[in-house]
Amino acid sequence: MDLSKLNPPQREAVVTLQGPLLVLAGAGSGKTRVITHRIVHLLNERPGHIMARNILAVTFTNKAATEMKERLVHMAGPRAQGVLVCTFHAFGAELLREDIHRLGWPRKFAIADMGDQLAIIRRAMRDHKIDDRSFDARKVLTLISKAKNSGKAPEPKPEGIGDDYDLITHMVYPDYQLALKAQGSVDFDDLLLLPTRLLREFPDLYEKYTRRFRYLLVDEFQDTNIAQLELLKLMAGEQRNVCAVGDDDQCIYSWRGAEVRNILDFDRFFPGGKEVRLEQNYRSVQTVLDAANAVIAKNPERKAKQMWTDRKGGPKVKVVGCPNDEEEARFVAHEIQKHISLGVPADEIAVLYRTNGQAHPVEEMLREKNIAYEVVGGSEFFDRREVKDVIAYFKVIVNKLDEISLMRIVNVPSRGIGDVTMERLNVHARGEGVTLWTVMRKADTYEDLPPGAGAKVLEFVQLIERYRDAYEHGQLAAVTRKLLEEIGFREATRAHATSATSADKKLKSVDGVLNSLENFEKREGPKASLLTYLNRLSLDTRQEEEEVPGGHRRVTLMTVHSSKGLEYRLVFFIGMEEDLMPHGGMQGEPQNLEEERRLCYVGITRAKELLYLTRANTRVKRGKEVPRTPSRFLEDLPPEVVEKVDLDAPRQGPPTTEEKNFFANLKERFKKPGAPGAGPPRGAAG
DNA sequence: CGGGTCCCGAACTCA
DNA sequence: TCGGGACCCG
Repeated sequence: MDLSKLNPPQREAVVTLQGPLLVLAGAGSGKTRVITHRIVHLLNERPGHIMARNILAVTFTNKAATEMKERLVHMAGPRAQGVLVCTFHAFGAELLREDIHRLGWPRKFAIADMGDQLAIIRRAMRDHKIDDRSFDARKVLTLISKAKNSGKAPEPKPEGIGDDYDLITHMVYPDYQLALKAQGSVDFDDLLLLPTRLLREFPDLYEKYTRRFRYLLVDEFQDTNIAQLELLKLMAGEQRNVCAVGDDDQCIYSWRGAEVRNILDFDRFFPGGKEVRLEQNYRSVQTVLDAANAVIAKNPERKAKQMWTDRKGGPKVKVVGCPNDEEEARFVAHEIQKHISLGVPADEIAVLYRTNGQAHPVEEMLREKNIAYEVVGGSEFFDRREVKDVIAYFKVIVNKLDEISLMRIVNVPSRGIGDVTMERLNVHARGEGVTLWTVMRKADTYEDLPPGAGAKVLEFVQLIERYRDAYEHGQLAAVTRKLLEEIGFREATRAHATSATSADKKLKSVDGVLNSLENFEKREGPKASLLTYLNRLSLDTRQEEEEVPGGHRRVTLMTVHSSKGLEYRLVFFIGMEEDLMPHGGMQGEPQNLEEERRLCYVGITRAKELLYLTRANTRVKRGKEVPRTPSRFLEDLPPEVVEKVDLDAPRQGPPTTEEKNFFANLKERFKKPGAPGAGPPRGAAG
């Protein structure tokens, strides 16, 4: 491998193999290069001594893991297949898959998604006579997750401390944890916490895993939480060959428990290690980097880094003010069209936003102009009712203890098993101290059920058990097709829809599930099972990539969060307004300005050549048009690298030639007849 | 008792 | 804009 292509700090990060190493990798500093080279170097350095299976590389997303693995195999050949590259959560799941039974969970445990979590919390709240409408279960879930991640036991707090939510959380937490275990499930936090427990409590497991994984590498270290750090410290063993790569300026997941201190205090957690700083940015032109540096400079408590580039100059950052969100979208679509026609490949263009909802107007305009695009994330698909229902069938078939899913589908489609029936059966289950499923299997022996209900319940039980068997032996997609056919799922879905178009959409989503099953089977081959499918679903929220005819390149739309680690020649960062960027406080939490600033920094640094920062004067929110004020971050930009474009305000002085061209290109948008708010905006020079 | 309809309230970033 | 809950009817 050729190390001469690396700059000195990069080289140092690659060849420092023993002991703790913190690599502070600024945006665009060739981080991925360093990581992959380092792993290949490990494999080359002491052949026969360091095997691929001794290396664990942890990434932030599954996508990053897949790409890194591909790169490794490309660089080092098939032997790199043995390197384990995955997310912390996937690693935790893998470890639990082997040894969770030591803690009393079934080996075939399920991973509870957010819907499951909320349902359990709501039920626990109701058990405590807490009205789940006056108190938000999501908030409780957030608090429980925080408590779990900071290592707090599910103990009630002493009286008089905290507010209502603290109180509720401490009442609900123990129930929540018990209910999860009772239905053989773990939540996302458990995927980190339970492996830690296993390594702490069972010396043989500590031995087993620390001997196998002797070289650890963690990417995006700034976004790890306390639980992940604890797990990492254990996995590091006595040798502590831990390489952490990250950038404190890009810590954007503190709402999920990410702890900037993990990177700031790395030396405290892994004393005696080395620190390397990568400060040369290979990605962006000077103007973009200047804008980014100016925004992030205002944050206190940073590891002082001075990012620089030798790509001097570059086009100015365009700060565009628009009358409203629709015009903003129109502008973005128009500019995209222009740049594509000038030869910029569509997949080198990205539209970034703070919240998923901002994508809609842009999508509409792009569709109108026939510009191919893809929306990343926005787990929309698996949030759809029909999809959730089908998934719930899978969950029950795999795990009859999953009462949340069971209750969800027992009467979907309607089969005459109503609330009263299930309530009575629940009472029996509790009275006899057995599971709901056990009671349902002998539903015909209870006399207090509505007439005919017992027989219907039995029929349902037999249906599920029959399909449990069918899935063991048949193809996932084929069996599912048969199941949906037998229960009349499509007909019921169609009947349930309010219009023909919505029925179409719903049926398409059902097809989507079948497609995703088929793809899964293709990928996994014979080891594909319903259980592995469900697990992959919870760990990897990526949507199935749609087949694009002719492999056309597409513009990418995504949140700033999803854009972490990616780069594009052309970036539109939209909605640069107060309350959006920086975003207002979430779920009663105070606004975290420092994090919003980092988020802004991440967004800006995605751009390689040209950056647009757009904002609107009014925006439709909850069906109402509300006035907006420009983001304070815009004021931090150095004037000399910025070109202001106001499509909404009278301009001062004569337009520059560049502006004239700019507006000439915009003329087309006023030709559109009947467009709401059409007509030249005040003072537009066109 | 079960199923359909209507109305009201909330919506943020993700493994 | 959508989903959940209350309410009413068969």
